[in-house]
Amino acid sequence: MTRDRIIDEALAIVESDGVDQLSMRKLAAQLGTAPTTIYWHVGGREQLLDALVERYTSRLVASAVSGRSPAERIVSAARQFRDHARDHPHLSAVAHERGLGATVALPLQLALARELTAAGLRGRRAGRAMRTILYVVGGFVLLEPRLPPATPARRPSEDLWRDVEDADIDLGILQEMRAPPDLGDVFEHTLELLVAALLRGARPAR
Amino acid sequence: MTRDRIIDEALAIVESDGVDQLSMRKLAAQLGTAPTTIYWHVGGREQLLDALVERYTSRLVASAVSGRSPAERIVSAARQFRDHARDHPHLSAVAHERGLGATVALPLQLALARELTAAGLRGRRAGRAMRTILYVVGGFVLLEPRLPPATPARRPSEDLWRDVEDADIDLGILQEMRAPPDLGDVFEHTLELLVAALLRGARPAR
DNA sequence: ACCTGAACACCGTTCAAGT
DNA sequence: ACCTGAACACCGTTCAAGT
Repeated sequence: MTRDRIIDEALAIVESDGVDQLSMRKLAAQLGTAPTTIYWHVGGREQLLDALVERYTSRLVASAVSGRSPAERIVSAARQFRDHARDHPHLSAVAHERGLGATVALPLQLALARELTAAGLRGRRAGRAMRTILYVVGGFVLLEPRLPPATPARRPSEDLWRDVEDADIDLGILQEMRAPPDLGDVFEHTLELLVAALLRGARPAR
Repeated sequence: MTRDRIIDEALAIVESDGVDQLSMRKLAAQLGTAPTTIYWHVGGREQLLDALVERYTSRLVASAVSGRSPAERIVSAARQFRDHARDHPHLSAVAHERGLGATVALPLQLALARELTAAGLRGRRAGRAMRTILYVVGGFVLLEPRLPPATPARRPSEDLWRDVEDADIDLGILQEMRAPPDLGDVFEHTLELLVAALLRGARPAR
């Protein structure tokens, strides 16, 4: 038995079935060994989860940013956070829980920072833009897997809104809230609006 | 023993110590009864959590929106989501996990919808604005308790950024990312920007 | 150095038995 | 109708004992 084998096996379980399905005893059984062996090689459950995230992080690479205009490239960099979280929802969740979210996200953050710089933002304004985009995107990425259809709600928002009668609320809002959301559309729309506002007046560095 | 006493006690535990600290056996001991009594009165753990959220929701009331301009009032309505989540982080988390987030949030959502309508937004545009604000705020509210200082990260973002050397990244971004974030400031700044963009050209209803 | 079984202190849940 | 204890099938973790 080796530390590597244990971590690989655990990583596979978490990636496919989520962290709830990972137990020291089940993992040991699956590896054909005693639970205590895991303790010797990697330590307790928390250390195992940390090791998982570390291995996963080391495999990560930011893919290339696309788009011609600065705004397009910034949105493209931001989209990578979402794409990544959608591809590895369970591991993203574990990384966050273990306080390692920043470690996982760093390569993507650097790519975004470069695009903001290339767009001509400087100083305090650039810093603010970075934080703003980061938190909007980070929040969206946390929100998405908790929304239907990823997680079916027992009291879906649409149903609750169907019972709403309020003359002070516009019909367009009622219609929107009574239909299932198009998350991709909201993501793109929000980012475009935000990036446009953040870039207003900035001149791309040559 | 009554159903009400059980739920109240469980609610108190979750509210103060979080859902991880709620166990059927500990709760029973605290109530001076056998675990099985809880099963008779409210059912298993999941049903107990649902009952918790239901009771909590029934106590909720949206407080009044403040501000003179439409934009100020919209931001004020949005801010209530954050204030509420900060006041009851554990219960918000449980509501989300149990797919009851929409139920809890509905009163606040209605207040926001009314302000958007009062600001003069109509139809498809009003619907989109609603979703946009809702998801930005909802995401922020999920993100905030996972960020330092609420949850101390083992590899804080600030530390990771201290080691970054990259001529293609503006110094303002590096400085911002190396300092602890002012979450309240980011929240306000993001919302003001977003609401301004969403309201552009809209005329308040009479 | 590496692996084991036994044991401890917990869980949630079921069910037959009591009153 | 309401409550109980015993039992089942799980957990994570420790530790003395083996090789």
